[in-house]
Formats: sequence, structure tokens, C-alpha cells
Amino acid sequence: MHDIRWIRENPAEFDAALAKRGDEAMSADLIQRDADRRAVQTELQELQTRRNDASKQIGIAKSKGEDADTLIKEVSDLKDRMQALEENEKNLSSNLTDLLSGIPNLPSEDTPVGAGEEENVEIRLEGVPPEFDFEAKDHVDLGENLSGISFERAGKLSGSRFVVLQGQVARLERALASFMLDVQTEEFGYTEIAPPVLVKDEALYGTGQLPKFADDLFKTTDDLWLIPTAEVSLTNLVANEILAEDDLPIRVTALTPCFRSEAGAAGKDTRGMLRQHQFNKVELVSICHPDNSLEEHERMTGAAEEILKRLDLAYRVMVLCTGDIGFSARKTYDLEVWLPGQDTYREISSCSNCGDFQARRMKARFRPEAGKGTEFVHTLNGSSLAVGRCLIAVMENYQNKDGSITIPEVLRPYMNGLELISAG
RNA sequence: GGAGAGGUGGCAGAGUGGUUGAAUGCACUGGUCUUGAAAACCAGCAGGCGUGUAAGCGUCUCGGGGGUUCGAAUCCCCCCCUCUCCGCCA
Repeated sequence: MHDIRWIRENPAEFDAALAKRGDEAMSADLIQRDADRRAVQTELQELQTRRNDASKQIGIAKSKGEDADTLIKEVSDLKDRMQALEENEKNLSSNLTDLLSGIPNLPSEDTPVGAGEEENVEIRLEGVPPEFDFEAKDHVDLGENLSGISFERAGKLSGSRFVVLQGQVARLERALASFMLDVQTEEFGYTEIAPPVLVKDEALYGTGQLPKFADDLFKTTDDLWLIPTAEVSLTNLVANEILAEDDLPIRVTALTPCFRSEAGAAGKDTRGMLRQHQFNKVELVSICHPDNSLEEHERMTGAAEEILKRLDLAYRVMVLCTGDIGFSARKTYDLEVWLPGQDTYREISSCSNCGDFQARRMKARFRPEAGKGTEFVHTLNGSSLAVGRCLIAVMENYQNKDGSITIPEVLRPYMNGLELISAG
């Protein structure tokens, strides 16, 4: 959500930033609507002032036993005009809010301008993809051969884009998630949270999934939604709160299943478990002081990268361009892990700085120690990591010629010391 | 799911239609006092919006939304949440 007062004062800057995203200029329209709204509001408030004064006098007169009919008549006569103005004001302001809430966040200065995915910029390349002296299999072949993955059985239960994991593969997935949580809580200061995965409209509005992206979500029959990411649950933890300045930063993490309808992805990534309706993810969320969000963004990205480093997986860090960045983000780093089965890098994490965009929507503020009033916090979120995709990465990068999978050192403590997953 | 009780400022807790955005206490902030601290005393202490260069002024908000009234924290309706008892249940 954008600050209409800021738009009023910086219309050119606002439109220029929208243009970078490929969106049309909107400031003139918004400013006009805002001016209309304020004119009506001011007029209404003048009438309210008169009404309040008169009502007080009526009270005084009555308490003295005096006659107040003239005043009562006057206020009575104000009512029609007031009601009309009230309705008018309500419409104007909800129209304005609807418009504003559909406008994406403005990209930061250092977000590269580009039309789409192809124009994202690689800023780091870490690790070396493994070389195999045999033909590398993908996780589907590996998993089915190990009796660890079944799409067929998942299909019986739930249809396409679901998977059943079994045995040591299932355990490996759990090991990954535990490892991720342990690193983030013990080494990066994130507090573990076990949040609801069913949430109300307001929560999804707060983080920006609603009202625009309802099609990407699953909704229950009693009006709750399945979260597409724990970003929703974790960020909304501070919704409608006024925090103390020294509460910041708040760093929270959670392992949750995530649910996505993948409405716009028909035919895309249909093989394997790369793109599922349900997957597990360890999410990081930081709520921080506006002065610190840039460095917090780097820190968070580093925390996510640490997981890949310790798993000794090759990856690259991309800065998303203005055409690929998400609705709520000012700047986003994607981490892409090397997948031998696909012979390419694929997204495994996305770390975004949303500035005060989400905070405004959910009214998450803090009280600055110096100065008065309140200020909006900055919110950041990042995956650390998508567990399902990380499982793919481990299976494909750690495969052996015979189809077995070597368990990465750091995961062995979580696997009761097991070093190898093999068939039979 | 059924029956009942209740939701007031950071917390506790008054307030049933009339100068109440809200008594009082605690907490917090500033000041006086003190060698320092405590205590005591004095003062301040909600958020949003509008208007104004500003000081300020105005307006809205007592779980949320409607309604009655000249006037609602107080009366009426709907919804949400919490607690107690019962039922069901991992």
C-alpha cells in the first residue's frame, strides 16, 4: 500500500517507478481522487462540528430545564446533508483505497530494469556443479528406483502436482527441514514459530496476496485460505501492533507446508516435484527498523545461502529485474541451485525487502524513541529454503552411478548416522 | 455444536444516554527534592484522518460493522474473539 501523501508530493517519482515495472502512470488520477475525498471530508467535518456544539448546548439547556426545540430542529435539519456527505466520503475513500491496494510496490533504485525473467542479473556464483562419469538421472528416476517417491500414488489421493515420499527419502526431507531450522535458530538468531497455515482474508491482504492474486490460492469452504508461504503467517504476527523501537529487529522462522494452486502454470514443470500444489518450506521473516532494512536484506540472503554452502550445493545469486519482481517487493534476490537432472540452475529461495509496503497494509508500526508518533516498520521475507526443491537438489547432486544417494555430511546426524540411501 | 458470562487506554479497573477520548490506580517519561538511589510531590502520557508554515484547531475511534437519537462506551441488530459448563475429538 502506498502513502497517498507521498504520492501527492512526489508524483513524477511515483510514476517513473511504476514505469520501470511496465505500469502506467497513475499519480494524476490518484491525486485528483484524493483531493475530491478531502474536500468532502472537510465539509462533513464542519457539519459535525456544528452538530456537536449544538448537541452540547441542548444537553446544557435541558439540564437547566430550558427549552431547546430551536436547536434540536437545527441539528435535525443537518442530518440529510450529513448522511449524503458521509456516504459520498465513504465511497470516495474506498475507491481510492481499492486503487491504491492494487498497485505494486515501487522497485528500489538498484533493482535492474527489465521486462522479465531473462533480464535478471547474476551477481554471485558459488560452488562448482558436480561432474559425473555417468549419465546423471533426475530425482524422479532416482526416487522411484529407491521406492522413495511416488507420483502415481499421490495421483490416486490428490491428483497431479502432489507427491508421496517414503522411507529414507521421506526422512531425508525431514532431516533437511530440521537442519535448516537449527541453523537459522541457533546461528542467525531467528525464533522458531509454529503458525497457523489457514488464515483470514486480512492476513493475505496484509502481505499483498489479496485482493489481486486470489487465483493462486486455495480457499476453504468456510472462508479461510491455505497459506502459499509462511511469509503470510509470520509477517502478520505484528499486524496492527505498535512495537517499541528496541523490539526491532524481530526475526522469526517457521517450517510449514505451502499451498499454491499454480493456476497460471499449466503445462509448466509437469515432471517431478519441482512445482507442486503442496510443499514444505522453511521461511525467514525479519521485521526491522526502516534504517536497517538494506543490511537486513543482505544478512537474510546470507543466512539462506549458508544452508546451500553447508550442503555443498552449487548455486548462483540473482537480482530480480523490475519485470520479474513480486508485487510487494522493492528488491529481491533469488538463489538458484544447480540441478544435474535439469542441467540448469533453478530457484530454491527468494529473499525480498518489502520496505514499508506490507507494514502499511497491515498497520505494523513502532514508536521511535526520538521524536513523536509512530512509524511503519520494514518487512523482509526469504525462503531458507524450499525443502522439496532442496530435496531434489540433494538427490540429484549426491547421486551415485548405481542410483544410490550419498547423504551430505551435515545431514547425517539427522539420519541416525546413515551415509547412503540405496535400493533394496 | 449447545447453554451461560464477558470484551473499555501499556496493564488493572470505573463509567447506563448529555460539556466522557473516557474517573482512579499501576507502569512509563520529564521535573522538584536527594551526595546517589528510593520514597514523596508536580507535570506529561492512545491512534487515524482533515486543516494549518507552525503552535494549534477540528473530526473519528471504548472488539468489528450497521441502527435508534438533537446527542451513544452506555439502547437495538448482525458478526468476531475470550472465559466457564456440556457434547465431540487429535
